[in-house]
Amino acid sequence: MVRQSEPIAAARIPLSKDRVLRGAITVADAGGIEALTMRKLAEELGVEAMSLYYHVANKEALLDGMADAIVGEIEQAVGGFDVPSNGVDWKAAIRRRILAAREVMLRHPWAPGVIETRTTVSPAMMRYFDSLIGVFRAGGFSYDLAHHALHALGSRAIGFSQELGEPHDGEQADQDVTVMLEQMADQLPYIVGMLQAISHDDPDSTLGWCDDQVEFEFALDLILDGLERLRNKA
Amino acid sequence: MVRQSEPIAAARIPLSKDRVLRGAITVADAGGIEALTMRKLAEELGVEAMSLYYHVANKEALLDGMADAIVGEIEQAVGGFDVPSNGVDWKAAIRRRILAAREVMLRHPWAPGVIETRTTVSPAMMRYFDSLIGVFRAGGFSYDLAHHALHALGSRAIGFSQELGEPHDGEQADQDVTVMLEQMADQLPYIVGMLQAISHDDPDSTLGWCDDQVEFEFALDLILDGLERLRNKA
DNA sequence: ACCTGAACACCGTTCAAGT
DNA sequence: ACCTGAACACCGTTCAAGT
Repeated sequence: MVRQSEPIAAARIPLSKDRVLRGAITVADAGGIEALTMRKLAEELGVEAMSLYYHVANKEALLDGMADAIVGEIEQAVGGFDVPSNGVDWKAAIRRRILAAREVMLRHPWAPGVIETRTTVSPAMMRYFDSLIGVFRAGGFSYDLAHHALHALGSRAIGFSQELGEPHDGEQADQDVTVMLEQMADQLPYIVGMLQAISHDDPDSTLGWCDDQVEFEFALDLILDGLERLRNKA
Repeated sequence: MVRQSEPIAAARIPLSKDRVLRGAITVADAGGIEALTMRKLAEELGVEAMSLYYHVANKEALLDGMADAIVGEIEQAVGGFDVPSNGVDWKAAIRRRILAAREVMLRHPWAPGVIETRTTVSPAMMRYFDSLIGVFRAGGFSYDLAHHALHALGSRAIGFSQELGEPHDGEQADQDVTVMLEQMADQLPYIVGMLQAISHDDPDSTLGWCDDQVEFEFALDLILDGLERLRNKA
């Protein structure tokens, strides 16, 4: 009989906080955040549920770590949070960071919800905000205006905007929506009118009337342009 | 012995979907959303947990109903979602709705989280959006620009903006923060600089550097002004 | 029609115990 | 130092049964 040195590929790798966090992100990516239970995560890692508590204080701390790791992905994507020198194109630099952040969020759809519910700002998030403020400063913003800017951007600063009726998920057929809209026409005339006006422009579908990338950039530029105007006025 | 017609005040009032929803909102207002369990809600209503399922399909449906009720509160606060006639001051009308919505959200701090996680747009939310679009239209917006406007407002349209490091909750003492900031000064120079610059203006505290009402209105007006500019250009 | 008791499957977490 | 088994308190929910 062979010594059977590798029963399952990486099953012998000892647990670590890093491995726990990576596993948790994998589980959440695959099955959504509601699929992330301590027991399922343990199974994913080939370990007993209670072993996790040796590396992570509790589930809340696990979520904290996941949020930090996701912001770390942004940091990696933009090649570090270094602040450019004075006189840089601040708008382009901010835009690049935020659009990179958005791409990371699109890869991890559960992340916005987790980030939003954190009660403490993670270290990576601190570095991210610091770099945003730094860019604003290099672009000639006062600290006061930079502060306003962060509030105005809100969660858009880290790449997501909470859309309100979003998760249609394509479950419902276009035709159902069309029928429903006709029934509502008298109660909700403006919504119906808007959907009709927009679906004419985009004859492809009634449901896909929101190109999220376009809308995200529209709102982002609206805010950045407004900030620029305030910056120049001061 | 008396007939004991009223053992406990309203204990004999039969359950109803409305009473269940009101009870749920009461529980969430008092103890936060994590205090809202089917068992606790039943207790609040003087009933057995399983009775709730006669009036509400499941907990998700309960949350749907709560979200709808909260938007109903906005509707009540602004005196109905009627759309004003043409040529109205659209900016003031939008502002009024959104600031009223914000007040409702401040009364129910759990509501944003619940509203955000709904997968379907509730009837009251439909009416609210319809009224917003109606106001934009009456103010001379194209359907296309009104659509962009809703996306740009995001959740701010219903009165909240997801602030990222918000729930400080005043737990941490100001002094702790001051000490912490000194320690971070080399790692996070811009955050530290910003906090110092702002706390100079507002010597009252280091923590209370965000007057949320001011910041909310700043961002709201930034967006509304941007929209106005686009409207006038078209 | 409306409410309930008992039970099920599943959570997060503690704690004493193993190696 | 790292991992585990058994147990606890607590979930949402089903289902058959009561009035």
